Amino acid sequence: MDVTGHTSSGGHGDPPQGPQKAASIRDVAAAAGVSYQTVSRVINGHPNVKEETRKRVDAAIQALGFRRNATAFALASGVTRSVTVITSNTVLYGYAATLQGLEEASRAAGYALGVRVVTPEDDLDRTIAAAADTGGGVVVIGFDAIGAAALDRVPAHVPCAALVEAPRPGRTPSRPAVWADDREAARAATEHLLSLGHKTVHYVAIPASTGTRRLAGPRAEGWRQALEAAGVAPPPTSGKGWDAQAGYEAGKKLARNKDVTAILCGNDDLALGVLRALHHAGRRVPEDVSVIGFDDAPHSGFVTPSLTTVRMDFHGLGRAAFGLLRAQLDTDQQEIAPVPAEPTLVLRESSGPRDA
Amino acid sequence: MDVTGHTSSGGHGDPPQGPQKAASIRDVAAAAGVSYQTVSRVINGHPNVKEETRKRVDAAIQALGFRRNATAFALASGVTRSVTVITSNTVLYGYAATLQGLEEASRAAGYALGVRVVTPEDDLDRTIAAAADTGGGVVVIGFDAIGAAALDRVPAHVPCAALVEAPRPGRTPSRPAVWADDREAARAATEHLLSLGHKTVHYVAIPASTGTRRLAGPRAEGWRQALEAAGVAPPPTSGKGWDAQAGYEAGKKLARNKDVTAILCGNDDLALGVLRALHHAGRRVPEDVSVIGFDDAPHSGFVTPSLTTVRMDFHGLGRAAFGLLRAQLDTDQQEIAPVPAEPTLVLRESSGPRDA
DNA sequence: GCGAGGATTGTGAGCGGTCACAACGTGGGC
DNA sequence: GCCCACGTTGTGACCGCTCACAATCCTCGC
Repeated sequence: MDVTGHTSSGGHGDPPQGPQKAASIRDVAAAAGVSYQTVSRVINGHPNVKEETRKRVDAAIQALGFRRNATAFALASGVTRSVTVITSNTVLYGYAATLQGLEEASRAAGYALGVRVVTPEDDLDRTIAAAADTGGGVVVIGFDAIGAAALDRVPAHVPCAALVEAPRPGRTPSRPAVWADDREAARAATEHLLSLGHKTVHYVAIPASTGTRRLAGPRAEGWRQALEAAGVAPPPTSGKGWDAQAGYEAGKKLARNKDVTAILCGNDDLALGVLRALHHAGRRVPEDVSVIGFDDAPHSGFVTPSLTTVRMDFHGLGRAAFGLLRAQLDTDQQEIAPVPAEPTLVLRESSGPRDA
Repeated sequence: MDVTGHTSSGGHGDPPQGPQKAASIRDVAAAAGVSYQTVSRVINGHPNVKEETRKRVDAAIQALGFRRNATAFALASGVTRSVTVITSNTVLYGYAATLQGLEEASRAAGYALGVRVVTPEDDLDRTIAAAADTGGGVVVIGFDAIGAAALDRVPAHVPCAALVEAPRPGRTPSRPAVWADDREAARAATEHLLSLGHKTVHYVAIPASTGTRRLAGPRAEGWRQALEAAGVAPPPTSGKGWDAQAGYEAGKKLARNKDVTAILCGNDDLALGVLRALHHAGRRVPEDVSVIGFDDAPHSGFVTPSLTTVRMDFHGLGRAAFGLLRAQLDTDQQEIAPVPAEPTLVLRESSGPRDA
């Protein structure tokens, strides 16, 4: 197959007329026979402008195709209507969906949205500074360790809101933040499995945002609590990654253990990997083993067996985070940030009673 | 399950010291006992500054925590080092992966990345204007009709590069653009199925970027060409959407037709839906029907049956598109844009010989 | 020992807007 | 008929930085 990527520089040489420098308010003012300040008043909808003058200016604006220079506006007014999202990932479903919510909310509010990915190799402070240099606000997606670390380093004077895995234990978040009750959701999912007759539930973990605390995040915590409440000693967790491959590795080991009849996974990708490993090992789902995922990725209802999972309102979380940021930027316009929907357990084929 | 979303306004009242207006070059100049112009020279690495002076200025910069105001720099210099991506979607795998490539490339080059989603409801011109107002360049993801329409409306004076489904038939692209040879890839995939003994291949389409031309994009075209080359009359196509649900609908109908033994899908999500429909209809894959997807989404190798698909280098496409834009913005720095990898057919379990 | 020329530094102007204030009319109230 | 308030418009300064140019300092060669 000889199928190569292509590029085309396209177009012809420069068209005869030059780059045509954009018109400024002074150009408009000259064309309309008024002062630049009057033009400024018109484009800002200032009330005290004579109707006839306004019309003349508007006509000149149309004629010259004037658009207010956003950079100059920002410099002179100090207002920047922009948000930069700092995140370690943009493709994983949870992140992508959150980003989408943020984008929608910011677009609706007339804010420009920037995205800046942080990697472990990057200098966190440089990255944050670059984001803050735009002059607008910053939203940090702190679902993982990198994001959480970034959040901690945002200078106090930078307007900032965060999405976190869970509020830091013990202390109130240093920044306005939104989160979903992952712990409770994990507990509910685990209880559901126990109620189906499973003696225990194994957990395949996503990397936690806090390296320290029990080496686990709220999802693991909820799982553990549900087991303990049922008088079951939590078995060791597995999983080291976010993707299906990591789930597959973990699943391979779990598949060998005949005591494993129920597996909760930190996200749907992991669950898919686990499903695959169980399949390879000849263990049927849900007859032999039940599997529950987390997040409800768009395709999770279409794989076979379809995946029982916890639906998360990442979208709403993103919108809420934007609202929190906007409240800082736009102190007067106190719009209430929408409250995200609660996580819900979506029952599908991958879970069922023990010994069905 | 009472699991609600939470927000926290966090933090305490304003700390005693005021917002601490950021230091300007004049502040630094005063602290270092030089003129503001000298500070400007230092931060821009101008050669003709005495070593001792430079040190003094650097020290003042450190002491005051000075960071050059990006807005003022942009206004005064006219240089903006920023890209805004215009796209109709950020979550679907192809888009998300492209976006990721764009982000990486722009970050590596020190450009800020903005994202702006266009919807059918939006006024295209307003959206484009908003993107162009940032002063930087624009990259349009023209994989679909909305994106393609947006591309057509980008004013000539705005630096712009595009990702397209395929170059517009007949005319050279009006803008520098990158694309993959989807047509050839679809042809190869179709030929593969025919070589496995299938009498014909059915196609479940993604929405095309051009409403007009034969109502199909390059993927459909390649499929059709392969069939025609083999002397087979292309059966009617189906599919109206991008997601698994659309694939499921299309698959339900195809499943009823016993002549259907091979199905090519416009993307992996559709393929997943088709797989699901076949499963519900009791038709085995690949024994009864072969299915091939497109894009190679991360999870496609982990579903059961794992999906034969065409791997696309969206990542490389994104990087290449950025390179094309940068060449316009940074006329001197003529770095060669990386060439994306060619699409490759990835053979997995969902395809096999007829009557296996 | 002095002038040329390069290195180093400072000054003025301007990017394209905004803000604060002054300068015009006008009309109404006395 | 006069004064003041108000509606309307214009002027100056400034946001924080860059550019172009002028001014100063040094060093070298003759």
